Amino acid sequence: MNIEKKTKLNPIEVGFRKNKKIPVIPLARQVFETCCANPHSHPRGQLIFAESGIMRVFCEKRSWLVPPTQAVWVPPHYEHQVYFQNKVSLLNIFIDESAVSTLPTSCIVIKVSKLLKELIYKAAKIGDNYELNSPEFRLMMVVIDEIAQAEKDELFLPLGSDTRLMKTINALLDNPSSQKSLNDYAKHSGASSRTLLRLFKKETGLSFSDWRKRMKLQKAIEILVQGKSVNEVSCELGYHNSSSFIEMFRKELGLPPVKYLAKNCEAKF
Amino acid sequence: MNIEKKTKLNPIEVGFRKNKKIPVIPLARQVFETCCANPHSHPRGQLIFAESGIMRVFCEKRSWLVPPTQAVWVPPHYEHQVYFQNKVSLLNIFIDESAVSTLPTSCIVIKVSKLLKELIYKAAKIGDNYELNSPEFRLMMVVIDEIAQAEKDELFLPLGSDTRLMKTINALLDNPSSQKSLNDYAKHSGASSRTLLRLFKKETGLSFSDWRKRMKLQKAIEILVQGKSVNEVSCELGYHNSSSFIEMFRKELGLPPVKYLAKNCEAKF
DNA sequence: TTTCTATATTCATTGTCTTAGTATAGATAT
DNA sequence: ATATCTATACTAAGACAATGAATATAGAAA
Repeated sequence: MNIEKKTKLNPIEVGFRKNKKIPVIPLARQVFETCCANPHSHPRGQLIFAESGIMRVFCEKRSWLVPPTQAVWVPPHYEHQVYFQNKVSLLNIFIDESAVSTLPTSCIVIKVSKLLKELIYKAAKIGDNYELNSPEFRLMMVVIDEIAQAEKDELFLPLGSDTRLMKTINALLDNPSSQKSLNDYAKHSGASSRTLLRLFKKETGLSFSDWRKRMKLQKAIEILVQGKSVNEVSCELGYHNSSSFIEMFRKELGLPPVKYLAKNCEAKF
Repeated sequence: MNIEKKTKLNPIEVGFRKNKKIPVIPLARQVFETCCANPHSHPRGQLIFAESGIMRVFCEKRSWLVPPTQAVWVPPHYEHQVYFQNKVSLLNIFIDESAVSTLPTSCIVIKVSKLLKELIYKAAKIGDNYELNSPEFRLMMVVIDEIAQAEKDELFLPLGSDTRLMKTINALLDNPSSQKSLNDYAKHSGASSRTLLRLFKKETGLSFSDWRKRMKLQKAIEILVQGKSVNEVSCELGYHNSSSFIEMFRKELGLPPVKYLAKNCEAKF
């Protein structure tokens, strides 16, 4: 991914152009090729949800890789930037400042439950053409409620259902330090490496190495919280030196391991 | 299937016993074996939804075979009776008279959309333990809205009450692939073929062959949802090849099997 | 009218090959 | 514990072909 290769998108102005007093404005958009919406902010908060494809969202000096199992909440006025990889089917929910009191005040990644997904679909179908206190209005309120209740989890590991994929996923979970390549797992699972690759993308929304990376990050934090050293963690995850591990960690989570822990996890004692 | 073999269920009284002023009371129940809730009525309206398994609902001198893609709306005070075949996972939504103004005033079968299904699941999880104007309350209001907006299911399977008719209907249900003619069923049921024909028309509103067609369509969807192939379904319904089955299916429902499923039913798993 | 036999067409899945792009080991420095 | 650099092994993803499932169609038969 190369952030420098920006392509300017048509600015999204629906949320501002219309002077409607409705609190929630859903907006569906198709992105057809790798591109990047330049940094911008607006007075409405925004839930960014890619129902298919994958995106990277930048906000508050952090970035997240976001598959269709997750969405990003960007509070009102927060500057954000979104990078789309290839084709992405995008569903945005713009929420007026007056209606965000129950929502988080910083940028977070949430899990998208089946219910929330269906609600977003319906909201997108309705669009901004509804009256106050109509059934559509009530649905929009529930969309807000569901976002507010959604679980926060930036490292959520989506699983799959295909047997070959699950065989691989289980092998990876059982042995996080393994250096096996996609090819090795392919042989073990009974699918070609190309197929396994496709299965990862299709069912988890993440590529093979993105998935493995997330798994390692989860594991890393799990072990670090127990008080083990960065070196130990590197080993347990199968890295040959801590530099490599640290590099990976920082690239993904914005901060190197120890600093990240200090900031995000309860101080040890 | 034998309706006579009734077993009395513990009466469902949640809707009446509690004196809560909440408009919507969801209730999940597991039925573990073939049994029958005796005829009864209550001041709340009731949406009856079997998320898995099959049930027969009797109301207003009509009856329907209801699979998990459908639900039945019973308005307040309407006497109804439900027969459960084997294990059924039941989700009921009781709605107070004060909140049914947008809902149908007679007993109908509706399609359960993905959204409605997820809403019902969440409602069942919430139960009757919520406050007015809470997020949970708002969700319940949307449940009502969604029931009100739900499509009537043109595919519902009407049953009858005449013994000879029901003998035939049960034989058909038990053996969907049978090629038997109306005459064969007539002999078996003890009515002349002419009488049986009239009974079908009078009690189900459908001709013999229309009824059988509809039964096959319902069965088809039921099996397809389980993940079986179009070919398997064709066989199970007694067609000698999938083309014939597909042709019939598309002629009736506008779309070929797989496309219809994708559009109208939950993705498998 | 419906279903069957037969044939044709579309579509989704998978595997092979290829390319550009990416992650990590290993060395080195702070 | 962390950062940076380079060489190398690996991955991501497009193009293509092969397969088999799903679908369409048209004439014959029940």
